[in-house]
Amino acid sequence: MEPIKQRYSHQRETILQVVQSTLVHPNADSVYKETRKIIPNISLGTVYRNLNQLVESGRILKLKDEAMVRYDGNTGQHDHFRCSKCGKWYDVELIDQSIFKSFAEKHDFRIESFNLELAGTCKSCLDS
Amino acid sequence: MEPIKQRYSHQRETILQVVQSTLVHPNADSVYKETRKIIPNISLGTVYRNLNQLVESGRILKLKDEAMVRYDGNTGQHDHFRCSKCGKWYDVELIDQSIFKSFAEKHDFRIESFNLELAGTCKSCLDS
DNA sequence: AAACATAACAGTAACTATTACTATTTTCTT
DNA sequence: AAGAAAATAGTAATAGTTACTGTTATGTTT
Repeated sequence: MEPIKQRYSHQRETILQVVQSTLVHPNADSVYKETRKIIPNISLGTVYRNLNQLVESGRILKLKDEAMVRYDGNTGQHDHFRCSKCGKWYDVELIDQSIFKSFAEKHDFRIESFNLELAGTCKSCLDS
Repeated sequence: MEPIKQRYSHQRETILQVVQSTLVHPNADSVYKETRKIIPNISLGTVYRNLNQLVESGRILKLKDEAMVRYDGNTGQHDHFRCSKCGKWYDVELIDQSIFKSFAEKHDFRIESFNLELAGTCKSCLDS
């Protein structure tokens, strides 16, 4: 079976730009709202489909809120801290991914992804 | 304002028992199905309400699947590995929580919870 | 022990995030 | 320029969860 051909799409590139141009870790709906400022009649289904494709092709990352799925334009190695008071996500550097390698070898698992999420209260919420 | 009084409820205790008596990290719906074997006319809303209360009171833990929320009767320190092939969750000991303490102090955050989830393929799925 | 206040309930409707469907348009190759 | 199929807009459907409503169970106070 051949690899699926991916054609150029103005909508997909716009969505990618929207996700990459912010640090707020938007969810699908706010990507939709933001993209509609550029392509007013874009469909919500198109946004979901393209966000999933962008994740599959490794161009963006998927995070998880309480219930909602969120996206991150930064694909570099980092972890996440979420403030439960203001709801903001912080990118943090906490864990060296290499520790998972020895873990996988020890247990005979193959690790494909990992996700470390801390939650709590951030400095600015603690101060105010 | 007074602390909210929590009354005894047969349903809640049964739900707790169901969650504590398994290692499969059930989701709300399967807790519902299992509890109905004991209380046949229990309502799905009652299951959700009580699962949330049990989480709030620290008696069970909340995990996150791709979309579904899952629950864990084991509140001790451990992390999670999920096999993307068979869907099973494994409890693993990977990270010493004390590393978060120094992180919190350094950044002036207050950490209230953390969640480390690894995903990949487990040994038995790799073998078969 | 009877009366009271309200937490918890069962059953159902509503809501939110996401996916599926369909007819049309766009992209790319020949 | 024509043809194949990837992608689209718009809408309907689905899944997980919460909200609502009238009734029942629990615990407290007379």
